[in-house]
Amino acid sequence: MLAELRSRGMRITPARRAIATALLARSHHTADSLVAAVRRRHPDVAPSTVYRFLEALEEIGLVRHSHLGHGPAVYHLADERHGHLVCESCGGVTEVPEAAFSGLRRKLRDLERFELAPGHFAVTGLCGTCQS
Amino acid sequence: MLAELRSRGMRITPARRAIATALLARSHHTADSLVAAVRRRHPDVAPSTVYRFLEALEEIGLVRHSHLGHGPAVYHLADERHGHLVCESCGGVTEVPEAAFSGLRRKLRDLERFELAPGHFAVTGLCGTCQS
DNA sequence: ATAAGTGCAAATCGTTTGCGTAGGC
DNA sequence: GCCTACGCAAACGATTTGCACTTAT
Repeated sequence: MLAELRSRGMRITPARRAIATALLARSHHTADSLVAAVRRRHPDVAPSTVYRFLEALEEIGLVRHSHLGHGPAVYHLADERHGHLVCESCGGVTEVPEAAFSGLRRKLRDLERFELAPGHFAVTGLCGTCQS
Repeated sequence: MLAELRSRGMRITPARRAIATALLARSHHTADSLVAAVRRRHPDVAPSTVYRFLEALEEIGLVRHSHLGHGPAVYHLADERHGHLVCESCGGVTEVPEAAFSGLRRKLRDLERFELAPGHFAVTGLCGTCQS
């Protein structure tokens, strides 16, 4: 991922190295959890640096983010292909393999000319635990 | 809807009457569009009043809201049964009949014990216009 | 008369932006 | 040395909250 940056003329800094490491280490990150992870070793990295780098990574197409319900946005690598089930009650997020959505994808494409986001989408509902 | 309030001992005020009217008149409202609608006739209704009343209506179960992508939340009556297709590029929202999701609903119930929100859910993707 | 509902202003939360400086190339 | 990326602080948009006052019941 850093190589990709360099090849585009972008600079490699300690902050960027640390953010990249954190992104590779865990599949779901909020901006906040990234700041926290980075600050363990580089205590004065600013939130704005994280936001700006994430934005750059999204432009390049290496990272995606989703707004899952109420809280902050969630970031993950663009090549992770899965859907998100977001519980409206507890806010919990479950990952589901992309394949579970192939039927819906076909239907929406036919019905509405709508293309389900490849490798990344969210549906809302109630998780097993909250159905009581 | 006002009758429902009264039966629960909640009070009917001019602001509430106006908010209720606006909710019945259009199927998708942001808090802002509600404030604007209400202010046409009652110019000094405060946003906080709208937010508080919406919260009360959600507790009762008459109204639901969703966070569709980046912008402000969208409110609608709880008995409107449909899904939302949210375009990641332009932010546009398309309504789809609930039936389009019955296959997915079954699959998620079996696979993950996850219950698709009845009458209200959103999936992200790209709308026809933005696919170019 | 009582307490639910209100308007206003300030606070909060997540995120963005402006600006002067540091440091990768 | 140049120019990108940085840290900081202030600005931002959406929403929430505290408080004194109004008003439906």
